[in-house]
Amino acid sequence: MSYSIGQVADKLSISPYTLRYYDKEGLLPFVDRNPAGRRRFKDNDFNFLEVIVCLKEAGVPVKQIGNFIDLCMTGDTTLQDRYDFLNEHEAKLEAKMARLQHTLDFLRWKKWYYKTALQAGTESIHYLPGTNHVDPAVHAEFNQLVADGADPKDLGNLPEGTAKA
Amino acid sequence: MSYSIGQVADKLSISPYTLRYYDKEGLLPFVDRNPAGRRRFKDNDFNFLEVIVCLKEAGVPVKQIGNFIDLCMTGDTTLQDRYDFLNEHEAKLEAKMARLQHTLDFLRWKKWYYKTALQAGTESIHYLPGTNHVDPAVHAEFNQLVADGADPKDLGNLPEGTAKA
DNA sequence: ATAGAATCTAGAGCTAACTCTAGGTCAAGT
DNA sequence: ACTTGACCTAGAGTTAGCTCTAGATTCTAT
Repeated sequence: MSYSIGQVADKLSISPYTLRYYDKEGLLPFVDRNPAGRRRFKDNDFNFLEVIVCLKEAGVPVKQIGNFIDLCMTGDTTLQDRYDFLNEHEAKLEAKMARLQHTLDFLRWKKWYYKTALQAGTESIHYLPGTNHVDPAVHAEFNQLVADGADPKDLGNLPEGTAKA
Repeated sequence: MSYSIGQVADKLSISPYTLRYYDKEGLLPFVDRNPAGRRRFKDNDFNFLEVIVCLKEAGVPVKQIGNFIDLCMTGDTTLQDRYDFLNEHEAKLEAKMARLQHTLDFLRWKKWYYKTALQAGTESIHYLPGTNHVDPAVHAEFNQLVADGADPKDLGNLPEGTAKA
């Protein structure tokens, strides 16, 4: 069974342009061509494509993905290098997810900040008296709610039936 | 207390170039200037900067962050819009983290794939007999290990004392 | 047999987010 | 007073990762 570039593009939800670009950058040395020079993807090629898509999602630059594919094409002498490569990017991805978790926490506290302001009709309930500056105690209050067992995912949600229109 | 652009850049670990760029893009309408035209950041400005950094990390484009800052400068009439904005980006970030978790899962299975190949000295242990094609049963085997309670975070780790040098 | 759709290559064009240069001003220490 | 370093603006340059155009070829369905 073989697939045209368009069929592969559909399956992976990326454009044929992008696939050709990846090929140009050396990410697809494994794809065959038919006698007319058109790309013919094999079933087994999806194993590589899966890896490419994964590394892309992990934020690995295209050039580095190319290096990895090169290692794959070289054979068993590069098994350690390939392992190390994946190991490194696993660690980077774990670090990124930890950062994103902090980001999400922050977003949720700010959501709560606006939920409470919205319910009061004004942001000024969060200000230090007589200023336009946020009272640090407000963030502490939110932290306390979380420490007391509230789910930060829910705290910032507006109750039902609070739509503006 | 006020801070120069350089001091703020140091605190946030970003370059003064980048801060000026953000200013040019309308992200820093709240910063004061001294009589000579130099930026003077106030303590309260860090509340905004914190939000900007958070939204950046969340992957929000600079222009959209500018829109949000505009809402902030407008006053209480935009509280709902600000809430909605944060709500939307919370959802997007949750979706992204879910995708990254899948990516991480995949990376870990591939690490295990290479760990086992490395221990066998050849990737061909994963191939269907007489081919260069990966046996789908190999992935199933990994999934079974996970289903049986193994931690996917550990499965791919090489045992101690397996360094190549 | 043929029309319309897909594909090919080379190379131009685009966008986001910086990053830096040039030419000048300002501030702090000696 | 003078030097050094930080700061200013405007605008050019850079990089990654596409995205598209042009012009030619090939495939597919009637």
